[in-house]
Amino acid sequence: MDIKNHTTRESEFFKITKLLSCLALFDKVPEKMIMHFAEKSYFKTQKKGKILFFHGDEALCFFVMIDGWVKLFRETFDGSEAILDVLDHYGIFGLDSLFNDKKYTYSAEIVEDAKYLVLPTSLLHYYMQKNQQITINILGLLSKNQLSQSREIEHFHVQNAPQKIGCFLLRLCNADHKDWITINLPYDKSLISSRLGMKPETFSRGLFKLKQDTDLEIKGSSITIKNIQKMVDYTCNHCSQIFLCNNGHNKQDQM
Amino acid sequence: MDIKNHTTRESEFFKITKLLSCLALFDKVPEKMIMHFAEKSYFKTQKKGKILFFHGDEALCFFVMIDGWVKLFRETFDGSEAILDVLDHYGIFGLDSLFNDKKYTYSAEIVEDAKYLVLPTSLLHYYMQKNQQITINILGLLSKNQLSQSREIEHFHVQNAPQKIGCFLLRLCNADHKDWITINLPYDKSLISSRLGMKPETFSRGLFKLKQDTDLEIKGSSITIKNIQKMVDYTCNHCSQIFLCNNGHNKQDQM
DNA sequence: CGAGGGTTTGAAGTGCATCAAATAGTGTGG
DNA sequence: CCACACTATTTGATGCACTTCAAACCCTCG
Repeated sequence: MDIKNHTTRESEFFKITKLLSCLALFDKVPEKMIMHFAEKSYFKTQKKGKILFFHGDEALCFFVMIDGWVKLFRETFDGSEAILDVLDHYGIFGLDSLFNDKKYTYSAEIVEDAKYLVLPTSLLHYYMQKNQQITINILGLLSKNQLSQSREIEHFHVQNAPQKIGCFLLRLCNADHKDWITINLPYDKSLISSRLGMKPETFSRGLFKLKQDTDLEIKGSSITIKNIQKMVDYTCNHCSQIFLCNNGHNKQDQM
Repeated sequence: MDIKNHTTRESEFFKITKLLSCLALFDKVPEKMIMHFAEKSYFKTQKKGKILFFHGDEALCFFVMIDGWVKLFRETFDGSEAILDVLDHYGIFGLDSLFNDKKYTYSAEIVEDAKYLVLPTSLLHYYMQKNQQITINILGLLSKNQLSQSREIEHFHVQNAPQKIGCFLLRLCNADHKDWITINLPYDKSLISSRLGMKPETFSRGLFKLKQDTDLEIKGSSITIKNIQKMVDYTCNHCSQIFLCNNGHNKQDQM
C-alpha cells in the first residue's frame, strides 16, 4: 500500500512536471525549478458548484485548470455578480494576489466538473526574487491579460447584444477555417450570457437575431456559422480589433 | 549660447533624475540606472487636442505625465471611441507595448494642455533583461492597473448612471475627509461622461438625480458632497468594493 | 413518468441614447 | 466694458435596447 501510494505520487510528479513545462509561465525556466514546483503541487478534482476561494481570502495557492471550467467573478453587496472571466484548459488563475496584499481579488467557482493543479504562491514569490526569466514570464501573462481586459471594456462600450454574442462565437473559432464552422458552446447559455453581461432572455433573443442576420444554424448548444465573413462584417466593424483579434491569445495566458 | 543650452540641459537632467526617483517604476533601482534613463529622456509640452500616438503605431517611447491630462482610448471602425483611462500627474502610459509586438495597444490624446516626459522603450527593454528589481516594479504597476481595470469591468455590469458618477466623485476624494468635501472636476464634463461610458446628456441628468438623492451642491465644476456616508451608501452598496476602494492606488500606477 | 433545471417566448417597464432646442459659459475684437 | 461668436452644458420629447416578470417549453435524469 505504501509502495503503491509512492509510485502513484511518482507518476503524478512526472505528469505535473511535463504539464508545467508546457506553460508559458515556465518557458525557458530551469528544469530544476520546474521540478521544485511539481514537488510542491498536486492535482485536485471538484464538482460543478464548488467555490475554490472567495474574493478577499488569503491567497496561499494559485491554480492551473486541466479539465472543466472555472468562473472568476465578484459579487456586490446587493447580490448581483460580475463575471471577469471563464477559464478552461491551461487557464492560470489566482496569481494576481502576488501583488495585492496576498489576497484574492476575485472569487472562483467551478462551473463544469473540473480537474486542476494547485500550486503554492509562496514558491513563486520566492523564485520571483531569484530568477529573472520567470518574472518576465509573469509579466508577459499579465500584459496579455491586460490587453484582453481592455478589449472587454471596449466591447461593453461599442457592441450591442447580438454583436457581443457574435464576437464570443468568433473567439471560439480557429484561424484555419475559411468560410464555415460548427462549434459547440463550451458551457451553459445562461453562463455565457452573464459572461457577456446580459440576461439569459437577452442572450436567447440576441442569438435569434444573430441567426437571422448572419446565416447560423442552431441545434441546442451546437452552432454552425455558415458564412464567417458575414459574421465578421456584422460584429467586428464596430470594434477596433480585426477578426481573430485574440489569435495566439490562449486562455493559458490568464492570471 | 552653447553654454546656456548646456546648463539648461544639465538642470533638466537633474530635474528628470529627481522626478524618476519618485516613481514606483524606479523604486529601489540603482541610481546609475535612473541617470541613464534621465540622459535619454526629455520634457515636452503640448496643447489640448494633440495626438501623441495612435493605436498600432510602433512604440518607441513611453511617457510620464507631469501636468495636464491625457486620454487613452480606442476608436472603432464605425467612428465611436472607448476611453480606457484618463491620466494626470505621474501617470505612466505607453508601457504596455513592451509585450505586444512593440505596438501601442491604444491611442493617446492630450485633453488638457500638458507637460510630460518622453522615455525610450528600448532602454527599459534592455534593463528588463539585466535588473530584477525594475522587472518586479513593472509587474507591480501592471498588476495594480489590472485590478483597477477589472473594477471597471465590474462597474459597467452593476452600476447605473448616477452611481457611476457618484463612484467617480468618491474616487476623487482623499481618506482624510470625514463627512463633507468640496471637489473640482478635473476636466470637462463631456470628457468625464465618455470616460464613464455615457452621453453628456445622461451625465447631466445623472448628476442632477445624484444631487437630489445624496445632498450635493453644484456650482459649475465645483461639487460639494455634504454627506459622504450618504453618497457611499448610494453608490458603493452596488459594488464589491468599499469606500476608498482605490485608496493608495494613485494614477502613477497606470501603465 | 414526473420533477427540476435550463431555455425560450410574450408583455410590459426602465434607463439610456438620440435628436433638437434652449441656456450658460468663455474668449474675442471693437 | 460690451456685443458677438463659439462651445459646453442643460432640458425636453421621443425611440430603442435591454431588463423584468411571468408562463410555457424542453431536456435530462432519477
